[in-house]
Amino acid sequence: MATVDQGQDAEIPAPPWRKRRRSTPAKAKQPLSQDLIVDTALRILDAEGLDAVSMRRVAQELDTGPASLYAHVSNKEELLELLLDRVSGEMRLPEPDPERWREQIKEVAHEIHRVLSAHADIARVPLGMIPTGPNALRINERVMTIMLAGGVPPRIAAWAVDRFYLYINSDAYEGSIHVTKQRASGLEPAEYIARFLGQVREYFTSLPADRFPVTVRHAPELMSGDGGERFEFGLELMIRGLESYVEGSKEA
Amino acid sequence: MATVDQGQDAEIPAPPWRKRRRSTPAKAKQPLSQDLIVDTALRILDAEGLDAVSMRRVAQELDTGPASLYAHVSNKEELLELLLDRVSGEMRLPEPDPERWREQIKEVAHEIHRVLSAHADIARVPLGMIPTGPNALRINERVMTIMLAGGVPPRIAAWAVDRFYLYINSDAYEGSIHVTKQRASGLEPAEYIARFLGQVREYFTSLPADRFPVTVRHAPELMSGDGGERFEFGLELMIRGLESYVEGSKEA
DNA sequence: CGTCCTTACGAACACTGTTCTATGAAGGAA
DNA sequence: TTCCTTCATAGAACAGTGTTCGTAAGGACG
Repeated sequence: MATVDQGQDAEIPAPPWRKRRRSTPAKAKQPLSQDLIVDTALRILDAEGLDAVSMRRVAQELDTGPASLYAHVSNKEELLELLLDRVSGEMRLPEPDPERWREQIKEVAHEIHRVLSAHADIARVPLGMIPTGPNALRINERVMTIMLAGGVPPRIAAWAVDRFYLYINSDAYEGSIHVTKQRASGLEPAEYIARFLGQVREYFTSLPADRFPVTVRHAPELMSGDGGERFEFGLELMIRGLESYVEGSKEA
Repeated sequence: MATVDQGQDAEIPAPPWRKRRRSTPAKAKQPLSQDLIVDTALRILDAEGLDAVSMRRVAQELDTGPASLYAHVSNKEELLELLLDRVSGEMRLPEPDPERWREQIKEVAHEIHRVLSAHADIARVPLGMIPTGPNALRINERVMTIMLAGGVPPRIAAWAVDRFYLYINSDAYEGSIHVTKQRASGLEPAEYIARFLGQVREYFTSLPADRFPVTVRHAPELMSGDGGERFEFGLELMIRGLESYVEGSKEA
């Protein structure tokens, strides 16, 4: 069972385009419910990564065949949506404080990034769809509130929320790829990135300087900074841009 | 054969970590070369999307078995890298003009976005790896040059290039998903997005207003703007942020 | 008791990337 | 010319994938 805070997701109607299951599990004793399936999928995800989460693997873990799952989950896609929303329940959000809207947006961004990164390559899921689960809604509401409290005009805020998600998700995804490759390589994390950076550096400096003068000269800068620093930088970039839209700002 | 401008990719050493083929095709008369395979893959991509590009499908198109491809391409991943680089050859880049660095960055961003979007869901490929092909290098060099000409400090520029790519690629990917789903639905593009937006709007306004006051009230803003406008907005956000790092700017 | 409805699930379908193995043809050396 | 090596070509197979079909079982209801 999930032991984490799931937010309060009672009474939120499900998106109308999420196809209804063939029926409701009703009062099944304990065997094979939607929650149980999602729990199992989450366990596999954490232990072996998203690619290991297959219908067959989940079924096997529950001592049954893959066909059995389709009574509780209409799709693999739906299973992944549910899985993402379960994970999203771990994201803790600050109470809006108008004075600190910039910091709070960063806090939320880091929190989303942290939780996604904590669950293998789950970040691949939100990139492939628009999350509509209760927890996505909860986060959306909160971030939007923070921005409005900071004086960001409504339409700007609405679009900005969208752009921030895209950025956070894609960065988390990119990060998860490296983790996956590092795992597959069998090397230590430090050894892996050292070797990786070494190869890229060698490649950059080996380029013909007359055709790629800037790349060759600035190879050190191109390779500087780890994932965290770059994520932070992009965030800062977007927030500075957003500030310029606040009413009464320098630009308008 | 590819009829498009491939940039000049002669003499650029291949990345050392790209495993060498079992041997060089040398002077094979005409049957089954790496170029031919990539050409075929590109044709399938454009006609049916990235999911249709399988080793079997490419082989079948060439009247052979999948095993034959592995003499010219060590991997499916490598095939996709080659495919991406072939497509990237279509991207036309402006000559750097220090006065217009902001506009030029936008131009490049739109160009990358345009070309990626023109080839089905190829945008999924660069998200899953760091492009290292000759064309990626060519673009990197140019964008970096434009930024430096605009007075962006080298390390900031280096990181910014990275962040801009991530943004462009992920937005193009998100867009391609909608195109894929629209294709699969069989509906007209206009009809598809109308129906989609209608469902989301209905969902948002059906939410309990006491728990989601901001989402409910600003539903119109949350849904305003098409993909292009939102892409443009995110770009503007990042560029405004980047401006603030230019030496002699308001902030520093 | 019989009927109905829903969950459970083995088997099968049509795929996927990749490897092993055998075959055949071409090129160089003696 | 003959031999031998080298390498592109593929057929077959392996171990997977998501999903559907048809059937069996079990509880609820009339």
